[in-house]
Amino acid sequence: MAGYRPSDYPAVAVTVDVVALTIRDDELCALMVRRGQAPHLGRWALPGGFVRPDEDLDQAATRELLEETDIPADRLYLEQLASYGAPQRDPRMRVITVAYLGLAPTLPSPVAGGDAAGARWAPVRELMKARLAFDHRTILADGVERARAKFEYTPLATTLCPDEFTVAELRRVYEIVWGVSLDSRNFHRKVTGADGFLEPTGQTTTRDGGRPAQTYRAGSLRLLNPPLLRPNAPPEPPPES
Amino acid sequence: MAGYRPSDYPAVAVTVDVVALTIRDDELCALMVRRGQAPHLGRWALPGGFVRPDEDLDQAATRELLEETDIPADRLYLEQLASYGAPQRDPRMRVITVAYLGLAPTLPSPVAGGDAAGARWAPVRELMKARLAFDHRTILADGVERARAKFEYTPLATTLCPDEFTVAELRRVYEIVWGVSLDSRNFHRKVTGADGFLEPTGQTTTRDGGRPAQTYRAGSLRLLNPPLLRPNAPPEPPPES
DNA sequence: TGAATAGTGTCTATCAGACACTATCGC
DNA sequence: GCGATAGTGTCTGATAGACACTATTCA
Repeated sequence: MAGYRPSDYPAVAVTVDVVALTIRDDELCALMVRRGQAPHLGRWALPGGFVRPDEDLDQAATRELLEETDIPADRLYLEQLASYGAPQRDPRMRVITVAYLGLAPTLPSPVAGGDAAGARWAPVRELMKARLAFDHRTILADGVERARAKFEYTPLATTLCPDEFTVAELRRVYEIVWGVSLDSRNFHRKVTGADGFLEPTGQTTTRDGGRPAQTYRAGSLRLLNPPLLRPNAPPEPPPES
Repeated sequence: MAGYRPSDYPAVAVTVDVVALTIRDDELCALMVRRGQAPHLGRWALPGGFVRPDEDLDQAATRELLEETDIPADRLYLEQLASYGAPQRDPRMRVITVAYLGLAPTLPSPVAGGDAAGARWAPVRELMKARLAFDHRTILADGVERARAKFEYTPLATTLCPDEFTVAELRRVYEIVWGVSLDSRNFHRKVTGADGFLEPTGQTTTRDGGRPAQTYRAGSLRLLNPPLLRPNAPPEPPPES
């Protein structure tokens, strides 16, 4: 390692970008902002920006996300995804971005007015066919795959549910994120049988129609053992490059 | 995103650091270099350095590693681990590092003379009790945990074996990395039964003593399904922050 | 009553782990 | 033969998936 004068190291900028996922209208959606300047003027991009001198990477990701949404911080799950640093990924200069994965429950509140030209929750299915700014399509795909994989062996799916939810609502989250249909009876037995996954509220609801269903909150379990595997899909190479 | 003049973004340096693991003398070892200057003068650190203007992050990690070792590039496995960017992790200036995990077979060749004050393969067990430079103890721990987790559902353990190896040698790799002992008979049935995991060479060897054992090369399988789970250990939250 | 959803019981194929047993080498 | 390691066979308990069946609501 060299010294600490600016001339000793290459000029580079570091940003964070966030793949923020939620479920709206039975679709997996990502938060996107419309670029108000070149390059990629008018294209959709992941929310993000420069890391400030005094903040940690996690703090920067949280800040950038809250600048664009009304998500209450205590219902937001954030984890680092990966870093992207191809030399020409930003034509202006060398920019290395640290990407984050965010998961949040559906909220009635629309996107608040950030400083971007526009922001919206867009269906991932459409985004994957669209032209996004920079390498954000790759980052988005990596984020979605990470979420899919983590749903197998963690209770993270509950972060996409409201505070209190039924087993059917939780199952719907899995079905939408994985793009499969699951046997409701086996799913029920599995999730209610995993100690610490769900914490009963003692209440019931009929909002799904039919017989009243018990409602639950997310429990304290962090790791699902045994896991809840995707049908017809092998596990994935989780975290990597 | 702002413009592209240096004054528009915070001054920051980006480095790569590599957690390079191998097995030597029945111990899991990591490649470490001794720091030849302040800060942390004389402490052991992960091999790493600045990302150059024209190279990708993966290229930078590969280059830094090959500067310190004789590992043939075609027997080296590298994947991105995570990025670390706490504001004060380097007292000289803001440095964000992208960490990589590297796996390589045991080689007779010692460490070649790089530009560091010294380099060696050090047992992970000892390193985890020692004081390392910067936040390298955390990075090392994350790298080791990543390797342990990936051994469950990928055939990556073969990257720590020589080109041709026996089932017993492969099992020894698992036992050392996981720190457990495995039933040799069940292990044998499992790995030889997974299509594409091992490719028989047709040769046998008696180097382990006893009845001659068949030798194998790594097959083309990328994902182990079903996985080979660690005994008494839950799966892990693989890649994250 | 019928339609809809919640939740339980049960059967079967598969698999992990334990471990008896056989095979083939060096000495 | 003896000791060592390679490799196979078999049993048992746990689990995933399929699906019959019962429970409780609303219209």
